[in-house]
Amino acid sequence: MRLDNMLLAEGVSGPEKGGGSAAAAAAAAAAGSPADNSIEHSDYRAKLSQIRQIYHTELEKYEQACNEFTTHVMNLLREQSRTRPISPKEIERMVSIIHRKFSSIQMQLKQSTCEAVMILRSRFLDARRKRRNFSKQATEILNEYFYSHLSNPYPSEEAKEELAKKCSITVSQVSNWFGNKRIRYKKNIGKFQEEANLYAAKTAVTAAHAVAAAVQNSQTNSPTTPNSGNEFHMLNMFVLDFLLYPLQVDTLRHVISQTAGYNDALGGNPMYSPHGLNGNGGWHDATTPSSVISPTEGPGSVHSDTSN
DNA sequence: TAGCATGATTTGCC
DNA sequence: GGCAAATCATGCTA
Repeated sequence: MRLDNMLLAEGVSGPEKGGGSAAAAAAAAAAGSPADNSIEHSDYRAKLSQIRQIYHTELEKYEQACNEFTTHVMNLLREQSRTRPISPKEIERMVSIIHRKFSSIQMQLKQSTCEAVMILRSRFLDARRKRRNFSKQATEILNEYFYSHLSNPYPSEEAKEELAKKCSITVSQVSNWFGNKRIRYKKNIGKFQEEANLYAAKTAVTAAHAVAAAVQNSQTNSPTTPNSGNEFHMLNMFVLDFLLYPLQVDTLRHVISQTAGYNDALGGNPMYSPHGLNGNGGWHDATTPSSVISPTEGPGSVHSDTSN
């Protein structure tokens, strides 16, 4: 009975309604992939309908064989009735024995069909099997956030949601990504240095553009300022400095807000230094939310998680 | 096709 | 419950 229910639920037995699309949709929903699984979805449906077809063909064969065998036995009994008396009860008993035998065979068929469906389902639901790399754009967004928050790369829930929305992925995927990134970055800082420089430069250019725009804006709005032209030139040079000597955005923000130079305590690569890591290889304090880190802690602590 | 990259899962810790 | 670390499984590329 349970097997029957399951086959019915999976759309294998019972009336055909699109080859078990409801089951496929349920499986897709359980897999946590909202809309990106049309291929897997149709694949699942195709395989399920294949199973369904085999099941029905076999079932038909068994029923046919059962009927043929019953007729055969009945004929034999009829033949025998010429030599000895055979009661209707005896015939009935024989028929029920045959039916019992065939129903146990049918049960085996149902069982193996259920197994096939379970295997198909588990394959379909196994997220690892259908891992897809994130889009280039998504990876860039995540990397930009990571490298611009390198001193404390622990996005808040809000930031995760924001990133998830921007990247068209789930919040848990964002968490996974940051978890993996932190570990892999820490394990091989050297390897990621180039990438870090790249994103630092990129962010610096963006910041520089913003500063330049702001400066230009303020200049246009205050034409009476006597030295404004000279100031504008000075600030533009400042902006140019950023472009030629890109630092990570944490440092940039620090420099912009405090108008002070960045003194890299580790004295490593002039372009970029992993100052977010502490002596134990951790990020200051991994369990401390970024919002509670003191702004006076150092250049790496100037940012806040919600700054993006 | 091997080797690396990467997203997901598991395990143990706090 | 969030995290680090290890590991798995799949995708990608030379």
